[in-house]
Amino acid sequence: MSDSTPATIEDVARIAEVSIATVSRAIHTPEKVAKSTRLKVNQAIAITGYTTNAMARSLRLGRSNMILVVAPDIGDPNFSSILVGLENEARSHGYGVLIGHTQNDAQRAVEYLKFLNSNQAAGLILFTGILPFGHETIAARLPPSVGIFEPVFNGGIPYVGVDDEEGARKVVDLLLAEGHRKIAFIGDSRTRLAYKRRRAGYDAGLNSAGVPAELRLVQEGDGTLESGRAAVERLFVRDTLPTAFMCVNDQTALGVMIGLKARGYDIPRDFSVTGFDDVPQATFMTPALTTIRQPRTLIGKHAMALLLELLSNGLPAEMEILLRPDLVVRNSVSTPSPRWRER
Amino acid sequence: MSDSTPATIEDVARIAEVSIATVSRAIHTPEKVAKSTRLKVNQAIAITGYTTNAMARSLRLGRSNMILVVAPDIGDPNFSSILVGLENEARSHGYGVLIGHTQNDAQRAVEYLKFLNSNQAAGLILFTGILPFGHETIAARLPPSVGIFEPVFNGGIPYVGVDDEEGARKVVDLLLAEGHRKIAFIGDSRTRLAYKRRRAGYDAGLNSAGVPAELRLVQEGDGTLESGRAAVERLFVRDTLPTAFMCVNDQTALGVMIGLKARGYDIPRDFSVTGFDDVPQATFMTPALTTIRQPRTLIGKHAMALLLELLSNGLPAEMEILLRPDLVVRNSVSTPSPRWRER
DNA sequence: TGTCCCGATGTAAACCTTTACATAGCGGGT
DNA sequence: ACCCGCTATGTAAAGGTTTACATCGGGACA
Repeated sequence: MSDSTPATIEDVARIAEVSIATVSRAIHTPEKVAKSTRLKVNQAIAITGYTTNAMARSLRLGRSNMILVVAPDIGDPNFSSILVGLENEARSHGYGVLIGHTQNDAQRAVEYLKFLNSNQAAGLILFTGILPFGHETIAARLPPSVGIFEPVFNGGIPYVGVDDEEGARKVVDLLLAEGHRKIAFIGDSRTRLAYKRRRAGYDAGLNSAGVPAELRLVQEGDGTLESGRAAVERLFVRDTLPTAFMCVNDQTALGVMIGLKARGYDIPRDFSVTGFDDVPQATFMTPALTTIRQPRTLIGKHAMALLLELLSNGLPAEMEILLRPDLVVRNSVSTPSPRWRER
Repeated sequence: MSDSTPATIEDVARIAEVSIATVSRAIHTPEKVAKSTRLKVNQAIAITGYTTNAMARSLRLGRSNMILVVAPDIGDPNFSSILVGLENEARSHGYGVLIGHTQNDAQRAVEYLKFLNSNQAAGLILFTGILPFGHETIAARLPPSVGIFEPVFNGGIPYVGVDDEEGARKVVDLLLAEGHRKIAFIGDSRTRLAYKRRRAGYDAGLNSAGVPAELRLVQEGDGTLESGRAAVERLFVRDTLPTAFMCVNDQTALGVMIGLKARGYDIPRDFSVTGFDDVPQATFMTPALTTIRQPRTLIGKHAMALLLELLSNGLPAEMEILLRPDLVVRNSVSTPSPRWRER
């Protein structure tokens, strides 16, 4: 019973007095074995405590039950909630989740590639448009893959993302409803897909509210706290002040708030500020940041579901799944200060 | 070269004009094969792009190159930084990291047990003293394991933790240096090892400063924000106020700050508050929290190193590795308010 | 020159499954 | 009575590796 070596299918077969083929069938295709035999086998399994050896199985089948999840940085708090969704979905289908992070280092990426080539993972989940494996020739050998947040490899693989445009739209609409007209957009890099989409939501919202183009102040940066602060400085220098700062992400928003506070202003009395992403710290900022919450766990769940489907069907249900994000209203937005009314 | 099916050891052998045994040896025990042969094999490997099939290897060797990391909650931001350390160390030794989270659900734990029994993981990393697998009989079959933060299974397996007592000592010493004498300790459960150790540091510090026992106010709770707030209320009701609140963790500290602010007090002017752990939000609290930083990545690195050693040697270097945490001074501590001087 | 030993290599078994194919038994249709 | 077809089961190969054991060749030593 509690041998030193684990029970094999042969032990089960001997006890159940059948062949190993029958045991295998009783486990994986029960409908193909007579009910009485099935019973004997199940008893034998219970007695021996048999678990099928995953290595042997994977070897025979030519594919493992592991999914490799590669992110630029596992330490990122945004990552972990997505991971929860990924893991739950995988587990409930008998798959395990293997993690890796590239830290934008090509060398590490190659190591993961070896992992894949040695058949250790049946599928791959890739984060944020990174193309971790240098040569495209290598990429051709990639197992079924799904991207998260952004398409990877020229859209050659399906991905699960967020409807950033709709999220941005919700933010602008909130600001407009509060009475703002002169709303600045503080972005990161114009090349990033998220930037484009969020910017599109911003433009669409202002268009449909009839806000003229000359009231739209757009600043770019690199998405860091520092770049948010810098954007504030630039706007003050040019003396073209908005009443609200709509930021491309929460980091930037924090930078903007710090920059504004440094100049002695109160938020939201003097200026309204919004973020995007709802990072864990957003609640703890002063004031608590109004932002867009990413449905992170759901993203993970969908991405994994898509991948598993890819693994069985061979074809993805869709090339793009966009989830709808929610507006989280906290305390960083109010009506425009009368102080700027005359401008 | 870029076949549809990956190259096997046989392909390499054919090209190098040697037997597959020689190829295997050239890879794993190069000193046992003649230099000229080694060269031919290496060339053949380069030509074919061969990677050894991990499944076949694990099957033959009877052990995989995966480490299973089980935590109660992967979504926990504290977890992710540790994961970074774990992953880096594992990867650099050719191991992969498989993750799982139990969510304190026994059913899920059993699923992970299956992973272990089916040989998919050679080792196990366990978080926070959870004993995820119900029956101890099953536990007996566990692969080499290492605990994180607290010993597991009656200390039967080695673990990597933090010298909580020293951390707590650093906090008390800071408070004492600022002039505090009446320092409350807001703990969680008396049964938790972390509580005991942190409490020990608190007592030791006050002892060596000659603070009498009657000035020591100790409250217990469950470590949540709410329990911090409740502790404040209790102290106010009894009207036995300290000048500083030393909390067992950051959550509790936040609760204490909220409770204090709700009564109209200013921190750190009226009361000093300290935490423990340095969660990501600690910087963003108002005021930013003075606390003890856990060397998280380092913990992960050490734990994995210990496990890998266990896997090769069979014996752990030590049963307990305690890392030294650092004091992070922010803005939640100052000298005691003169307001309470007369008490 | 014969013997021994040692280093380098090859042969084949074993690791545990899954599954194509073969076999056996049996009921039913003609 | 014969055959067909169907169901339940068994046999054996294959999947890619590692490694104990066998083999072979050559150098050293007597």
